[in-house]
Amino acid sequence: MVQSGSNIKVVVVDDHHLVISGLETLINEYDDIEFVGGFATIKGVKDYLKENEVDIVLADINLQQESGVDLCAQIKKMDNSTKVLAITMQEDVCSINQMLNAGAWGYVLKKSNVEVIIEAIRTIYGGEKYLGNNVKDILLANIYLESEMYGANDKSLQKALLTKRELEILKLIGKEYSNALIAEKLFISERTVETHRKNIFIKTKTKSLVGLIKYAIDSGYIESE
Amino acid sequence: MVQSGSNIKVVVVDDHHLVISGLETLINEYDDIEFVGGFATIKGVKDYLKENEVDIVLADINLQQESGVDLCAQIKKMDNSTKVLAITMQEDVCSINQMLNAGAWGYVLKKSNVEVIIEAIRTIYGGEKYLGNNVKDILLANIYLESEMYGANDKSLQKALLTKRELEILKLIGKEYSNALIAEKLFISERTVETHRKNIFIKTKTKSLVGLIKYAIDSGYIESE
DNA sequence: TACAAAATAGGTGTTAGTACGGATATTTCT
DNA sequence: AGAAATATCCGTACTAACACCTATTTTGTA
Repeated sequence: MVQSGSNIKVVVVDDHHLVISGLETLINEYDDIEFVGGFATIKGVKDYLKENEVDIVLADINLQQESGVDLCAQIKKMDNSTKVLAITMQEDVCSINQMLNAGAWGYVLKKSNVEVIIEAIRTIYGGEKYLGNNVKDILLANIYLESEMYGANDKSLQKALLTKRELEILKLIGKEYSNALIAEKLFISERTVETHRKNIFIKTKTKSLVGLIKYAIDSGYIESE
Repeated sequence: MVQSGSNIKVVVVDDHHLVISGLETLINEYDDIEFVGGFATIKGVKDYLKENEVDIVLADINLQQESGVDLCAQIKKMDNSTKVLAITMQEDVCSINQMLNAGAWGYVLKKSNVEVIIEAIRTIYGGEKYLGNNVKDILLANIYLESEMYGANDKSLQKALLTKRELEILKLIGKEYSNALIAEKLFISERTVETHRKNIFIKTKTKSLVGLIKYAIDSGYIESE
């Protein structure tokens, strides 16, 4: 039943043991896919990838302290053929874009059926990108897909919503810094902070601090504790 | 291998199919425990409970729109012997207290090992309460356990952190209402809103709006979109 | 009933952030 | 080189929120 070399080798990265265990048993029910490891940290999976051949990395966006987006980018750098399939609870456009921009080959939601995940693994292994139906809906609903995301036209999603500086400031806002403190810390005028802040509000289409924080947490820009 | 009547019947309530499927396969590996159903909504599981005998309900706190706390309370009302084991990602004292106050018999974190969950199921089935080690730590770290939570002395955890009114206001804050709007909506003076707001800050030990929002999202008081 | 907790409300002054409406360097891309 | 995006800075008036303070009414329950 378990072929030696021809099946798809999958590792899972998630900070919840339960999800790892669950995916292990679920995945191993399919003859062509093999669960070869589960990890809770980026370091863990990276060390494993250095020594072993893996086809697909099933990765959660929200790891404990770390970000699946980073993981994705780092795996891409390692220049083996390993592909990342993002699998998360996040349903917002931003998270999806972040992951896809970081080089993920697919994106499915945790509330999807197992079959969707299996289909995604097989599709990606075959060299095609994969978005779960609900994920496609989310993207379409937000008019983010200008032409088509398939066809490897990565450009369409390239532009980050926030600039580096804005992100920096958003993170400090998320750490409960006041404008004055941010200005002090970044050696810029409070006026500048205000301008950035204003632009962040405009770009994120939020209009209150509360909305912004919720948005930022959803998007993985800041940690909710 | 599958005994007919003597094993522990378990249903799972979680808005992620993946978690349900995972738990199903994991649970069924143990001879004395039997997975008999998975649901994503309170209604779903309640309907099932009306017609079937279930020993343990494994319930997530954060269901899609609904709250596991409500589920817990409602199941308790149904006055059968079904017991709820809360299983969530939430690590904060508040969530734990809320669930225990609502009548949950145990609380384990999703990042626990499967063995912990199995142990919890068996313990609760045996009529004892169960808290995972990490959960105990969290409670202890926050000095909430005055005497002992075991021994069914529910009183020690009775007092909710926030009053009904405070919660109401916190939720409105989370909906981006200003103090003035909250006052208008609740037909009270803006002063009163300010007072409540101040008390919320004190009780939650937060000191900025950002901190409060992060706390509230973590605690499940408000939805992060 | 008496006491505690919760909800209500006001005054007054200070501080942080917002809404304008600009201006000018410096990168970055084409 | 030139256009576009990014980052920087300022003033002024206005508003929301916070920090003190105190105090009454309602509600629940021992």
